[in-house]
Amino acid sequence: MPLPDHASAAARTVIAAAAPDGRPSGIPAAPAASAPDGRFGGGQAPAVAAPPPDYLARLNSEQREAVETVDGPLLVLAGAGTGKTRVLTTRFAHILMMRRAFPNQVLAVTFTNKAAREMRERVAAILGHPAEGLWLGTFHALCARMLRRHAEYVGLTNSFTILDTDDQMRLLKQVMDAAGVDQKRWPAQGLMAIIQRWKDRGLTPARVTPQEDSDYANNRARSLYEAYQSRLKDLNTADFGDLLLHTTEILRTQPNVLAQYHRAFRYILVDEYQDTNTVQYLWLRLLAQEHKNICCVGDDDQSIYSWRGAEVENILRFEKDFPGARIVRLESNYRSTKPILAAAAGLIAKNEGRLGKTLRAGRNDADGERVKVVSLWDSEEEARMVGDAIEAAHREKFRLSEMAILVRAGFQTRAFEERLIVLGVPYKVVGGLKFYERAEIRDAMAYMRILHQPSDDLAFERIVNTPRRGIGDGALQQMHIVARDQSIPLAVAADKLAQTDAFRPKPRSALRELFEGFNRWRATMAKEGHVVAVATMLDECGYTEMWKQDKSAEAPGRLENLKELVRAIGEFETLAGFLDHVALVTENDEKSEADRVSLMTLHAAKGLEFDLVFLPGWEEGLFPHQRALDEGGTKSLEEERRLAYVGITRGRKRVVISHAANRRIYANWSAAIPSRFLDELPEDAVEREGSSSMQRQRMASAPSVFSNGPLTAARKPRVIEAGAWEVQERPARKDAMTVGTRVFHQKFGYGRVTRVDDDRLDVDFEKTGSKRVLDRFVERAQ
DNA sequence: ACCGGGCCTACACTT
DNA sequence: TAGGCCCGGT
Repeated sequence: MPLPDHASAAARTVIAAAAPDGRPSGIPAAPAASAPDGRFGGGQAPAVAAPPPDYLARLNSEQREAVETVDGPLLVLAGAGTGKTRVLTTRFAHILMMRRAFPNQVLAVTFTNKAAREMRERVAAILGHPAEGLWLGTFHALCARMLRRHAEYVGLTNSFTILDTDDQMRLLKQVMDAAGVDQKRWPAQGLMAIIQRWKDRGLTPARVTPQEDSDYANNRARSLYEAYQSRLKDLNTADFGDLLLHTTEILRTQPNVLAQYHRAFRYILVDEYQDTNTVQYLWLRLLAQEHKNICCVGDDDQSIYSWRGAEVENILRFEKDFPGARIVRLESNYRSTKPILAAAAGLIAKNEGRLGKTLRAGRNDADGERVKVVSLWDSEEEARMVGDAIEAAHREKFRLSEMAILVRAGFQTRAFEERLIVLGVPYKVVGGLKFYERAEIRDAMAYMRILHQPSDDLAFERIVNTPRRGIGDGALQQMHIVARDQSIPLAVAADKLAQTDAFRPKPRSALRELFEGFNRWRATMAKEGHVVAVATMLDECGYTEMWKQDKSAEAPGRLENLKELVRAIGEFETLAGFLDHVALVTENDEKSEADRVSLMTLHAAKGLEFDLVFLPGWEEGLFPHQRALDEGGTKSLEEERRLAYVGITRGRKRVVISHAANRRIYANWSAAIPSRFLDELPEDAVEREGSSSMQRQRMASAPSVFSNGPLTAARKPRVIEAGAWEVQERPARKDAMTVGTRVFHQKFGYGRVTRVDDDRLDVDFEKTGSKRVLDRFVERAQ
């Protein structure tokens, strides 16, 4: 389903006019009211005759306006939980029901595969039958599909492969090596970021002006970018950014191709418009400029991808680019209780430069619990609190699958995982370690890529000595030299060298065997299909044997994964289709019915909703993230705040926010100041409390031996000054600390104050160095 | 060719 | 703490 290429005959006929593969051209005529039936209703009575269809009756007036304004540019500003997806899918179905277009004449773009799948299902539900041949997918998937048909315009063939992040980095490092760049001084990651930003803005190397060249590696970023692109072309590959960059470049420079798509797409629908970057925006504008039937749905308050090049300004530009555009605001929230909405609204109100939307509670039963803000001693206690609250809620009424822990950064999930394992609570980490990123899967994929395209040098390099064939750096270098001199793929060079006496006997015969194998497996693929071919290949090349011999604990699991991989291939008609799928799909998209608690980042949570949401780690430096504080001033701080807004608005019934006073970073503990966002929540929407151990500590005046088992207690003295945990009303300070005051902190010991900023102190601790702490957590030392 | 020890850096977010 | 990378020994 995910992929395009073999999607449907209907889709093909639209586009194939000048397709390199020589498929017949043909643009279907616009369906008239008397269009042949069977197309839409499967022979049933024409839906157009029945006013008002019940799918419209279920909408409120704002939503209905957004659905029924079919022609001309339309911008839908949709707050969180206001039925954005419903509007989009209903609109899609409405266009089809009104017979304004065939299914394949609507272009619908989403950011995630999950959103695409959901839209596809819901459109089918309204239509009453599956919609075939849709141009519905992520920007990247749609671009890949388009690029396959016009690849020759950018120097690729239609069998180009899509590189993953790992391969991108390896290739870039090779390019940098060749250019003699010192990668100690100029890390490849930095250059990759620069290149990606250029691609986000639709800049091919030729379009990067010398003034825009970054000072990276003495103004060499641009020329390195050029070399990198040229290597990609040599290898007949495209990286992620290229999918959009190349496609947009073709639309920009090939009027005949653009005209084809103008004829093909009468209506364009865009989801999550606030997250589009410049190149995506250009792509959309080019495709929409003919009919101008473009509908963009977005929420400036949920724009959280500026680091990926997203431009909220695209929303503001919409009216300029499409004069006379209608704007519809969706403001009735049907998802969350009043206190949750109030908390979210109060927080986001601190941002400036918003388009201005207010969320209204759309439900009658929307009264509910206040948002809970819990203060805890350290991150371990925070994990315990969340675990206990999950168990309690489960006993109460909530299903595990209706609970989620949403964190700022990926590594934070670990503490909660460990806790949930102890408690025996089933959970899943969404977007955590990805199946397709595991070593054994990537190895197997590399074998498949070579099977599909022998010129895939990166894949060949990966597996040439896996399993061990006695090929080391020396042999590899010889191959590279031959390949470069004769301008042939690495695998071909290796094949040639294996016919000579260039290598020692062992690697020579191993290589010969490998190439004979590839020939044989290709024949198998032609005769018996790609599933058999891959299974045979993995066995005969010695790869599965390698893991069978491996005595490590993970080996059996890896073999299981390989079986699963072969099974997954079977779901695709061709190996090429599968390879595209893997390149474009992420684990995030996977759905599972099991009753499990979800753990994920706030970014991954966008678009999802849960009855009960935990938002831990609201501490300065973590959330808002330190890098946001360091670099971008108010702009990136506001993005952090939007992220907080996204988090709160995920919850339907209950939201629990927490922060810990001490957190382990790398090896050691450091003090953490509660996030400023906590102070920004409106008081009447929240309920603040310390944990129970906090209460105990407040009363205790001596170290508690029993607080948490002997070891923990010994390591972490748990006594703190009375009142220290009252986050809500700050107790008056007995005696203000001044620079030079010698202080004692329960966790960091003795130190001297070096700076005072209201209630925040910089203290140079004798044992752990300089830290910033709240004055409530230290006491004056004698 | 391959293994293992020591050093360094990193823990943003993702199609 | 942990994973990646460089280097030296076998």
